[in-house]
Amino acid sequence: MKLETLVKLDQSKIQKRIISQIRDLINLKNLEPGDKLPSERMLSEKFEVSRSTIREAIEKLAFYGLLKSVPQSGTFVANIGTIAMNGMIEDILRLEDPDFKSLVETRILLELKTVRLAATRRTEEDLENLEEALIAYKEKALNGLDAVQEDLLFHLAIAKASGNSTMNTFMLIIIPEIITNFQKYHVCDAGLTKRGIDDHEAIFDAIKEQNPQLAKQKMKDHFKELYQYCYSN
Amino acid sequence: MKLETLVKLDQSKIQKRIISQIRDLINLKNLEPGDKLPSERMLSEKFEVSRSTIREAIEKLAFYGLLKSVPQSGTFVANIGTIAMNGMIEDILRLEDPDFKSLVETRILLELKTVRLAATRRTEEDLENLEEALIAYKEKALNGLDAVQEDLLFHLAIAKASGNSTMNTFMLIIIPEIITNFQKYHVCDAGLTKRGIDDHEAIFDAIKEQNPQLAKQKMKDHFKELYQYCYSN
DNA sequence: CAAAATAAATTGGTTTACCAAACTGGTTTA
DNA sequence: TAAACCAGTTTGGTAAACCAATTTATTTTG
Repeated sequence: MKLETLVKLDQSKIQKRIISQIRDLINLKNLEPGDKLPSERMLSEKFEVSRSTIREAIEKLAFYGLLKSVPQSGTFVANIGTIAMNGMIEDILRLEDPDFKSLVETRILLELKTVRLAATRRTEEDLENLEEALIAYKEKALNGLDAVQEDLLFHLAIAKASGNSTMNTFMLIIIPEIITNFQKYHVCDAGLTKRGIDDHEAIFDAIKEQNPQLAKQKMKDHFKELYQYCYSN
Repeated sequence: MKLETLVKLDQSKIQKRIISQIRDLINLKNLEPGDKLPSERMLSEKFEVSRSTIREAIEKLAFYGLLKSVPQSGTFVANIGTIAMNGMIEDILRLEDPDFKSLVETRILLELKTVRLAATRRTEEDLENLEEALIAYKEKALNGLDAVQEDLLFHLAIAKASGNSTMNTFMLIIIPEIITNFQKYHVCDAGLTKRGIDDHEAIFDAIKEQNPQLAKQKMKDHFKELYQYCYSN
């Protein structure tokens, strides 16, 4: 296990090295938005790694919108100037794994917003999905079963009903990490499910009634319960 | 160009098919958290695609925390139950490209939070970085030059100073997309730089004074200016 | 001489082959 | 008997080979 971590660190280090070298190359050659990078083959030769490794680094930078690969044509610098490019690559290289506190903080921020948006924008179809998720949650929780998954899906249904695809995506990214960390720290086992059901129903009702302020308040109460319980353990 | 788009759609469709099939496999075999998936070779044979395609699909699911690949060992189901797994894969398959409105909405939400956090938590080092970014922005803007990059870096410096790694990451994801869309819609050319300088200085001062409420208000004003100007064109 | 046609080279994408680590089962040994 | 060891297999990761589309250079033709 320790070795595996070391291996992954190595991989990560190599990729970071390649990203740094790509950055240096862009600076050295004064490449500007729209300019073409050397081909993957040349880069792999220059940096003495395989094309796969180069491609992975390029894909990462493409994910953050800094590069763009075009088939049979080349990889191009995005419409972002050199200065911003350097700054962002710096940030990407420094990106650390998110800490639990930052995850929770961000989740609360997102959910207090998505629940308001959901209350405002939810369609009838959204409402059906929400109710379905709520019922699934209730059935599990009432029988004393672990309902973490159903809880999670209810919150995701809210994000979907918010009509904001970006926040929906972010929630998808955050939630598994939250789950993992919850389990890692052995917090938040069953025990607050009874209260959880009431919370969820109140949130659902507020969304149904299209009352954003009430929905936000109920969500806030929900988190307060949740994290007070968790942190008190 | 049209062909390229078609090709990419095909790739996307194939990947979605593979992800669906992986989901079906997990359901069929009743794989639970920690269980091992069939090897990439077996999957590539079973689904009649190359290993690369399988790997890409697995990597996507790993990005969302649903799977975890361990070198020389296998790919494992994450600590998320079957129900949540199915729900999340459903969501991932339906994920659309973010629309501009959702990007802006999310950016505002994030920045109003990060600026408050930055005002509360900023270290002296953060303050130096912020000032550096501010000066770079002012120099460019005062000379009538395009200062989009410097503007962007100032906002990223705020995200960094917020001490919330998750929000920092999200800002990194959002900002290039915003830039691209701004340029695509040909909005927000120069013209509000004068006002922009004042806004940035006010935000910086509030962070320096560690006044979260003021910082948030100044950021709000900044966005109001910005998007009024943009949407009025 | 110019323009159209064609062949050669270059590109990112895809498939295949190879590698070292790690797991597996059986054997040996204290 | 059980712990240690060792060969063989399986694994994800990596490098290399191949492909189709594109671009560029050259040739042909009016």
